[in-house]
This record gives sequence, structure tokens and C-alpha cells, in this order.
Amino acid sequence: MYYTMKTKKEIKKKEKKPKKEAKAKHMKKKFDNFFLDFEKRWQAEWREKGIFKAVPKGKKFYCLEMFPYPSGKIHMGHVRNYTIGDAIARFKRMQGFSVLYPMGFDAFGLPAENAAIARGLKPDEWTEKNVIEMIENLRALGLSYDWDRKIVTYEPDYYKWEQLFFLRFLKAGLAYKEKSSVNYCKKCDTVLANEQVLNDKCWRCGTQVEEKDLEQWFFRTTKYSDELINGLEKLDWPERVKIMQRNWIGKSFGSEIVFPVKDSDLLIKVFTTRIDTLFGCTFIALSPELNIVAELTTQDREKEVRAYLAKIVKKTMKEREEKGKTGCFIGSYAINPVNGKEVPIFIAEYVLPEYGTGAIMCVPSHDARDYDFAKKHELEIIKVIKPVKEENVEVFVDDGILIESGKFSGMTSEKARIEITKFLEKSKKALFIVNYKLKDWLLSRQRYWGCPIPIIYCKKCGMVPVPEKELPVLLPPSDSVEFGKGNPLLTNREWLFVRCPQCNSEATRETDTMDTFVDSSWYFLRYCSAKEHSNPFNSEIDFWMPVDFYIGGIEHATGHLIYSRFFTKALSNTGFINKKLREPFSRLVCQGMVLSKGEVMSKSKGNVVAPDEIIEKYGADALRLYHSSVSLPESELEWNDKGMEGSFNFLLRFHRLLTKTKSDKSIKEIDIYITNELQLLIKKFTENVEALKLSIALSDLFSFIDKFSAYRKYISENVAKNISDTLILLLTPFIPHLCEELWHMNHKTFASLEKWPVAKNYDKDVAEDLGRIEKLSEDVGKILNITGKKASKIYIYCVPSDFDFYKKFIDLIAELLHAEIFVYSVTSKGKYDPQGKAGKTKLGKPAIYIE
RNA sequence: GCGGGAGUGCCGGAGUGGCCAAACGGGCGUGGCUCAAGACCACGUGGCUUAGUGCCUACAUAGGUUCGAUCCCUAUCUCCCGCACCA
Repeated sequence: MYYTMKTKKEIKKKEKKPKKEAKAKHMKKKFDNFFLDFEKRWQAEWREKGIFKAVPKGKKFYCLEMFPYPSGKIHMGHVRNYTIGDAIARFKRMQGFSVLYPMGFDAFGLPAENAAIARGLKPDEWTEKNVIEMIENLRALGLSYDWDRKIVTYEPDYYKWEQLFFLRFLKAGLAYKEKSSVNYCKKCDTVLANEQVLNDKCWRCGTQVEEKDLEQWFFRTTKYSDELINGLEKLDWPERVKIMQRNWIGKSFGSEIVFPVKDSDLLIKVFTTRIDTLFGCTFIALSPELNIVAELTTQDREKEVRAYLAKIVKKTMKEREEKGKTGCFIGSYAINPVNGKEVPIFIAEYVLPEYGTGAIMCVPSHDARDYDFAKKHELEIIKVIKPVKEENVEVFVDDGILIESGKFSGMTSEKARIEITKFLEKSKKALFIVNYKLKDWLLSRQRYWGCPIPIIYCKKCGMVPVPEKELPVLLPPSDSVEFGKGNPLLTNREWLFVRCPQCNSEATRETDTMDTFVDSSWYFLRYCSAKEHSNPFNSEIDFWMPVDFYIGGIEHATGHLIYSRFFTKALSNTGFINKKLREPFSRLVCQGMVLSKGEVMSKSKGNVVAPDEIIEKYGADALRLYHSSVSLPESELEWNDKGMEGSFNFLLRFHRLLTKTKSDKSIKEIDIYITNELQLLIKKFTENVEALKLSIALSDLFSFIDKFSAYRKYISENVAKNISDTLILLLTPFIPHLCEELWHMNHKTFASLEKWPVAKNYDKDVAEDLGRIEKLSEDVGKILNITGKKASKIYIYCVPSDFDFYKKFIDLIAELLHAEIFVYSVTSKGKYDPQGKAGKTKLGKPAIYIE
């Protein structure tokens, strides 16, 4: 009978009985609340003693998390965000910084109002209930906030300042009202800012937005377009956020060119970044929305133009963008100022009314869109740019060398852009211009649950600002308005009708309220002086600002994080805060999402893991540890029940190691070694936390604990105590409750307020010596494991230069290996290696023989 | 289409020129512990090999730079994210 060769392992596997069950027998006992008990106790203790109060003194550190919308219970995303923030706040506090670490609630907003309509609740009651519940949730996590600085944005004490800012911005020309085409969400029954429209849909409910011509309030964010771009350079922010903001602001350098219209006094201005292609311009395209379209339309084309416009009106912006390149000749011709060429004027759906001048010069030879349009409408295509290298493309859109361009032929595109503009500038036909995609911030909302805009409309005086001393304009009580019938503020006549502050005649209030993003654009400033009642800010702001560490989700990259930067600049310019304070957040970190089963946790996907349930089962420390040890803050975090249990088991192990183990017999060399290793741990751990590599810091610490645990019985009590204390302190930012509990057993103080451990010198030689001995015992262990022997005598054959080393540590080795040790120099190997088996080794490693 | 990022073991995820067959955690396997138990401890977990060891093949794929690459460069493929007719 033939048989196939099997590896040792396979044979071994087969021989073994198929046992199991032993493990499965462990019945899950009910959690006995050991951890929960002291977690609650310490939370109460911290609160009673007020140990996390922020006091402006010495070196400061402002640690901030994006405050939550009070939707009810906190979710895993919050836990992740705040666990990281709290670890940093605690770490800095222990390093001796005065730390401002506040929390508040972004309490105004549509969901509260919609809940009111849907469930027959009042927005204020609903919100208040949620705030209370969330505070409880946050407390149960053991976060070290200074709750005295809590902000809730629906409180008049908060929003009255917002109204004051609005009035001053209005005076400074930073706020204005204007009629324009705006995005309107039917479902939310309000207009939306540009930033709140995603792919033509409402960011909140996903409804297709409509365009409406309405009179709306705006903040002049575009005033700071340049500063918003340039300021990014100095900020310690994730590069991707900076890129998103740069793209959003969309600065581009180009030229504005004037095209006179043939047989007319009218002029058409176009914006282009490619004036170098001007000689290739074969038509002009206007946005159908432009006013001059009517004037430029000739009689013979009127019918077609009307028909075309009627067709366009029916399309949404999105459809226009997707469908492509329809257009219509309107009869007039424009004159190219550089060569006098007459070119036809079209209206075309792909020309955006709001960017540049709403009119473009079209060069089908060097622009893909113009090319498509020209093909469709059979227009002339003239090549005026030659590629530097031969290239075989239909439409060459890159820079190259000019041809067929009069005296500019032969120039590079780059040079020609300057020269052509300069040339036309002389006759006032062109100028250099910078264009931005950023638009002003539409801040008014036609809803109830927001900060009222402090304006009054008088029949005689027109628009009148509410006098500052009459602020705040309070939101009328929620039971005095009607919901679900348009803007609820219109339904309360008592609130709506007022006297004009100037002439006392009949007047009405502005019924629009402010976008909730206004509330979140300055809350970080208010934390600095949350208890100040006579002014929005006091001198503490100069101490705490700017925020040193800001953590939150990436979704705010082009919304909140631009608005806040705008607001800081505007407040600085209107004198509310220091002139020099131009940027609110020095360092920004965007934490990754929390995933479950490969997808973002969300109710609709049904993969939500509720933090409060986890806390009930394992305690807050275990949950916090899981969040900080499983992946780096900026990466995504995959939820894993087993991993969660692993974090919990670590707490058990750590607790046991520090409270239940004792030494049998102390060995001096081990004491020295482990103390030395501790120094390395402190150094690396501190560096890693500083660099926000929390999971790496913790994995180093876990390794150290394994080692500490392995040697524990040889470590003298006073050394072990020192190590334990250090470990407790290092872990305090991560698992504060357990650390506080363990610390309390031997000290009267709070671990949370102790000094962060400082590393002493690390001795490499000490580590190397012990490392060699560890390697030796590892080898011995392997041999014993395989042979099943018990070591009674161990022979070590080493090179002559190592002889002294092993001789020196012979007692330690004997102790660790529980055997009699014999050390021989390898020169006499043959003589002392009776079995001839111990000689197979490489330089530097001793040969071992075990009896 | 443009811009950004990433591809490492059964899984999550470190490492970013040699100390790496690869931290730490999870899973799995083998053995120990048989009342400190909600567990714990030891060893193993690419292939072959040895009483400890050594060798080979690996860090998406294909090339290149280098004495030497998971790490640098080039191309390709895949995935994720942001913007999207911005003139």
C-alpha cells in the first residue's frame, strides 16, 4: 500500500482526539457591576470636587470637539469623537497645561421642528429632553468636560449675541438682503445655502431642490475669499480638508474680455482663463438667464429663441448639466477684439449664469465642451495652439505654443495669456481678473426653530434694524404658533405685529430665522466666557483662543469649517474679538467613521450598536479602550464584538496584575531590567500620544504589561509599585475610572490630576543583556516543549568572548530556567559536548545542550 | 472627467530603505490549569527543515533605482472619498 507523505503537523493533528467543549462550558455569568459601580462613583466624585474646571492660568490648551445636535441618545460616532478628545484633554492636563475642554449642544434646527409636527411635541420640550438625556450619556462615558461652560444654542442668553453680531455685520456691510435665485427644499419648506445642496438634493432630506427667486439674507463670505484660501497654509489641518476648501472656494486667475456687438452699442463681457486661445474663438455663448439675451435676439430668430427658452425653463439645473450641449443662435454677432473677426452669439444651456459673467468665448479647437457644441451646430473650428510634443488628440486642451495668432504666434500659452491681456488692456478691451466659485452664505430660513433675525419692516421707514438695547428678539413660545402651515412665525400675530422703532407706525417683524450653521460658527468663542452676561466675550477669550485641537467629522469640511473661519474674521473686523485672531482652529483632526459589517453604522442599515448597551455590559472604560486601541483616530473603525470583549478582558487582566500578584523572590537584575524598559515605554508612549497614534501607544503598553506580568514574581515590591503607578498614570486618559480606582488604593490624590510620568535615561546595554538571556530561555523553552523533557542540567557552549557574560548571569539563568547551568567556552566544545548535538549554531549564539 | 487617498497574514491593523515572515488585538490550533474561572497561562498559526536552527517564497500586478525595498520611482489593475459642463 502506498501512502502520500504527510507533514508532522498533519500526523499530529490526526492522532489527537477531537476534543473541545471545555471552553464552551464557560457560561456567561451576569455582569456583576464591579466596574460599573466604581465608574459611577468616580464620575460623581469628579463632579462633586469640580476637578475639571478650566482656569485660565499658565500654559493653555484648548481641546474641542464638534458639539452634537441633541437628537436623543449618543451614537458610536459620538463615542469615538469624544473618547479621542477626552484622552487628549486629560493627557494635556496631566502634562501641566490649563485645559479648556467644554461641551454644549447645537440645539436649534429643523429636526426638532419636524419632530414637533410629526409627533405633536413642542420643539423646545423635545430638544430639552434630548439635551438632558445626552448629558447623562456623556457623563456615563466619564468625559472630563467643564460642564459649567455648557452652551445650548436655543437659550436666549446665547442667541441674543448672535442677533447683535447680525446687526453689526449689517452695519459693516457683511450682511445684506437681496433678491436672487435660490435653492428651495419643498419638504423642509425653506431655502438652503449652497453648501447644503448636494447633487441638487437637500442635504437633510434628499429632496430635489427647486430654484426660486426670493429675497433672502446673506453673509458676505466672499469678502474673505482670498484670506480663506491663504489662511489655510499655516493651519495644521488634514491635507484633504484643505484641498476640499480650496476647491470649494475655487480661485482661478484669468482675463475678462469685452466683445462689442456688431451694429449695436452693447458689449458682452466674458471671463476666461485661456485668453491665449482667443484667436481660435468662433462663437460666443451666453447663459439663457442673462438679461441682455432679449436685446440681442434679432427679429428673425425670436421665435426659435422663445421656444428654446421655454424648453430650458422646464429643466432643472441638474438636467441641464447632464444632458449637455443644446443651444440656440440668437441672430447677433460679436466682434473679437483681438482680430475683428465676427462670431455668432448663442445661448447655451451649459453656460452657468452665476459663474464669471455668465458669458463665455468659445474655442472649439481647445475646449472639449465648446468642441461638442460646435460639432452639433456645425461651427467653425480653428486650431491656434500647437502641442509642444506631438500629440494625437481630437481636442488639445493643454498649454502649448500659439499658431495662427498674429504677432502672438510662437509664444507659449503662459506668456501669451499675459501679453494678449496687456495688449487689449491698452484699448480697455480686457483686464486681468480673479474669479471665485465661492458664493455668499444664504443664512435665512423660513422656519420657526432658529434664531430670529432682528429686523422690522415699517410701512414708512422700510427695513429697520431692531435697536441693540431691545435685544434679544425672543422666539415666541412654541404653543403660541401653528406648525405645518408654512412659516409658523407668521401665525402669531401678537409677535408679528410691532411698532416701528423709528416712527412708531405699524410694522411687522422679519419672520425668517437664521440657519443653524450660524449658531455653530461662534460657539467655540462663547465657551471662553460662557458665564459672561453683559458682553458676548470677555478677556478670557484672549487666553484660550485659538482652539489648539479640534476634532470632528469630515462632513463639515466645506460647511461648518468655512463658516466658522468666516465668522472669526468677521467678528475680528467688527471689533468683537482681537484683531489678530483670524483663524479659530489651529489643529484639526477628522476622525474616521464607525463601521459595522463593512458599512457605516446607521439606523436605515440596521447595523447600529448602541453605546449605552455596551456600557451596561462592559463599562465605559472598556468601550473607551476599544475605541482608542483598535485603530488610529483618522482611520475608520470596524466594530467587532469579540474585539470589544478583548478590551474588556484587558481591564480584568490589568486589574488582577496590579491587585492580586506578588513576588516570590526578587532578582536584582530583573528589577533593573524592567525599570529600564519602563523608561522606554514612557518615552515612546508619550511621543505616540502626542502624535495622536493612540492605538500604537497602547499596543506598546500592552507588550510591556505582558513582560511585566511574565517577570512579576521576580520583581521586588517597591519596584513593582513604581511600575504600577506609572502604568496607571499612562492609562488614565484612556481608562480613567479603573485608573482612578487603582490609584486610590495607594494614594489620596486623583490620578486625573497627577503629573504625567517623565522618562529617565534608557540604558541600551541593560536591555541587550537581558534580551540575550530571554532569547536563551526562549530557545530552551522551545526545546523542552518539543522534546517533552524536563531540564535539570543545561550546558551552554559559547564563544570565548561571551564566556564572561554567561558566567556573570549564571545565577539568573539558573533561576529563570530552574536548572543547573554549566557554561563552557567553545574552544573546548568537543570535550564538553558528549552528545555532539549542541554545536549547530551561528556566531554570537551559544550552543545549548539539555539533560 | 478632475483632484485626493489606499491596496500587508484567516480578519482588524502597525511598519515606510537593512534590526520583518511582519507590532498589537481578534480568530483558529495544541498543551497546561480542574474551584483567583465573566477566565487565565504557554506555544503554534506561508513552505520545507532543526532538540534551539537554517533555507526558500511573500507585503495588489509588472518593471526600475539601490550593495539592499513592503517602504523610493514608472506603468497597470482594484477599491474608497471629494468636486463635477466653474470657461
